[in-house]
Amino acid sequence: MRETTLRDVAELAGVSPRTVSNVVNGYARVTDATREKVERAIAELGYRPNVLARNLANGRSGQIVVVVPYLDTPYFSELLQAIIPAAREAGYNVLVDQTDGDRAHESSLVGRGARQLLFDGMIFSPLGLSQDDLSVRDPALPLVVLGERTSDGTFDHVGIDDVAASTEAVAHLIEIGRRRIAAIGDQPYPTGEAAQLRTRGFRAAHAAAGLTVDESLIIGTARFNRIDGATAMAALLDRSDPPDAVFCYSDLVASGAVHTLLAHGLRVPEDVAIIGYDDIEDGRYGRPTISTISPDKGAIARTAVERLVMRMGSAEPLPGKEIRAAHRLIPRQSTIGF
Amino acid sequence: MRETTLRDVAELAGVSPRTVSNVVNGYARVTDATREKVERAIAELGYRPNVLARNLANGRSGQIVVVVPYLDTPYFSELLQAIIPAAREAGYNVLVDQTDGDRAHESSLVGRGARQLLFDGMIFSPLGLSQDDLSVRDPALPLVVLGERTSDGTFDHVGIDDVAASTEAVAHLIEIGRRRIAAIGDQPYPTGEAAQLRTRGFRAAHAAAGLTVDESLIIGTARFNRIDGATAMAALLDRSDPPDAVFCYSDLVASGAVHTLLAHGLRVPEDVAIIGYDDIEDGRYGRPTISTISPDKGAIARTAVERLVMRMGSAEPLPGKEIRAAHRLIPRQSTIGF
DNA sequence: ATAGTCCTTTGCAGCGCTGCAATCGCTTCT
DNA sequence: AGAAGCGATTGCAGCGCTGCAAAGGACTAT
Repeated sequence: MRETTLRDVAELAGVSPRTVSNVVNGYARVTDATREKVERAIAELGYRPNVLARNLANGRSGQIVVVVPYLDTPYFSELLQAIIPAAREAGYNVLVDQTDGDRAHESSLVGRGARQLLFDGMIFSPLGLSQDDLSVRDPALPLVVLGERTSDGTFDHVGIDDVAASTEAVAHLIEIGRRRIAAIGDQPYPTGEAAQLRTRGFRAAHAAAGLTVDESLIIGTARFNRIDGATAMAALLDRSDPPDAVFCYSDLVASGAVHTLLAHGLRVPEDVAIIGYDDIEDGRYGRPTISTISPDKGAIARTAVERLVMRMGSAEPLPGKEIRAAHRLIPRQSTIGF
Repeated sequence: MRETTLRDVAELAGVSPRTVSNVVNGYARVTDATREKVERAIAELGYRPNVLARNLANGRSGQIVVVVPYLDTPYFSELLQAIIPAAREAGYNVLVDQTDGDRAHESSLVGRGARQLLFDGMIFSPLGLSQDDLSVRDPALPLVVLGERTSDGTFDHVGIDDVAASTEAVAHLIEIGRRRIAAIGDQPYPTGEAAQLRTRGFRAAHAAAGLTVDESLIIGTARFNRIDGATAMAALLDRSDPPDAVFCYSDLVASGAVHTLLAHGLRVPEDVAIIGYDDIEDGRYGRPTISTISPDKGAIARTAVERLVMRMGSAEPLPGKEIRAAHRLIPRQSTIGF
């Protein structure tokens, strides 16, 4: 049995298909009488527009895609959770893609011709892609990038001020009296820009307090996972002069670090204070609860969607814009105790 | 500037558009010479098929939608993480929707005419929808349901054997010598079927061990969150005769319960043993690590996609099938200590 | 040489909708 | 009364592709 179409409705209502279309799309200049007739017919037939056909006709898909490296990373799933309703409100469906941080996969998504009309725009949280990679992209694809890359002028970028946030995090550790502060999560290579900004904040806070950085306390990790945090912390504890505080580049890393500390019989924060980054829900319920930098995820999501909608709606490519969302330091048990 | 179309390629290659289409779709009976000509033209023009048009023409969208109640719940994000690659492998894009467990929202998704050709099928993890609600649905929508509902014969259902799994969990608590065992998460109302199956297992394990259930130790919660677990545990501790073990209906609940216990200065598992459900990544890294029932998420995802693809590919509606994925008990620190 | 067979290629029509511009009917103005 | 104006409605064409069935061409069998 065929689905009911615009034409069926038109026949039943005794008007032209075009008028039905007008009613469905809320076109203003339709008399109430006509509108009512059509609406009755729609109700009677249970008509629902075929989105595919509509999209083909008007050249838009009504979908945006959100691309994240990992879906099961709480930070990204929380962000996605905020993006979906914002997009829906703007009349867009959300496709989701995860890249595992794979450079080739990420490249193919933003590359020339990638678009295929499946989506009208993209919110992209790159991981494997360096700043340079990002610049080689389909200029016709409306793009909003999240995270730490900076805009090259052809797309919008929404993120928090990572250097400032990291500086605050480390300043907080200094403020509570810690002097041997480690950092877990550095990534001193092209795709590690996110990490490098945090390292920069780490140094800035030291400098501001007149402290010198012990370079050997800056530990690199391949990713920002619990296991990375746990492993790095174990390495730090193996040293003769372990730190009395650690700035972790994500809450997951922090959680892993705490795990290792407790397993070694050390107390948090008495022996080692820990601060994380992202403010994921976990950090609020573990024991100890984890001090963190909290980016305003709601604002990031709303802003990203809003900017993307703007870009998609504009005939001319808009100049790229750098947008800073708010963040704040949330001290919890892992630095200030109970 | 217009995108290049099939017709453009056809002109350049000196063949008909239909032949180009045949090449693009890998139709077998195209001579190598022709194929090569066409492929050269495609490469030269950078042609990419317009998915929208293709879908309109053949009546399929090539997309499936995965509907979950909450995206930031680790169980669901981990599941989604497994579903996406499985779907991609089968040639489908994944749309994601979250319902917040809202009954009306869930209803509208499976209701008559919901389909709209935006997606060819749905993998649905209902929460607000009762078994009966589920039966009032668009029969034309290929549907695979995850979780605890049972199939009414018009859709497939993939889940683990919750009663058996719950029985094992509680049996484990009994085995390590606990006798006053509480349950956190019961939901004795129509949409709480998931919870009720676990409660049934709770009772079954008691019966099998010849123990009687203290009904007052079965605590209801509105959701399966950390905060629910924390609150319920606090209520249990307020009693004159607190339990010595708790079966939590999710790992998040377990995590909340552990949080409360530690905050009260109690030891886990010495004073109170805790077992959860879902095997989310968190449970493997907290302190203590949380014993749990681990559903085989990979198998669930693969099976769900496989069944859905089968349903979507069939002209006749297939009879619904009940599919049980494997699960296993994973004892960790929260029951067996260090 | 003609008919029959088989495989490649093609033309037609249409998926269901909307952009565009024209049309229609009515009111208002001169 | 006729022209002009205006808003409601309509028809046409086409978005880019594929299903279908038929046409065309080469080859084999008689």
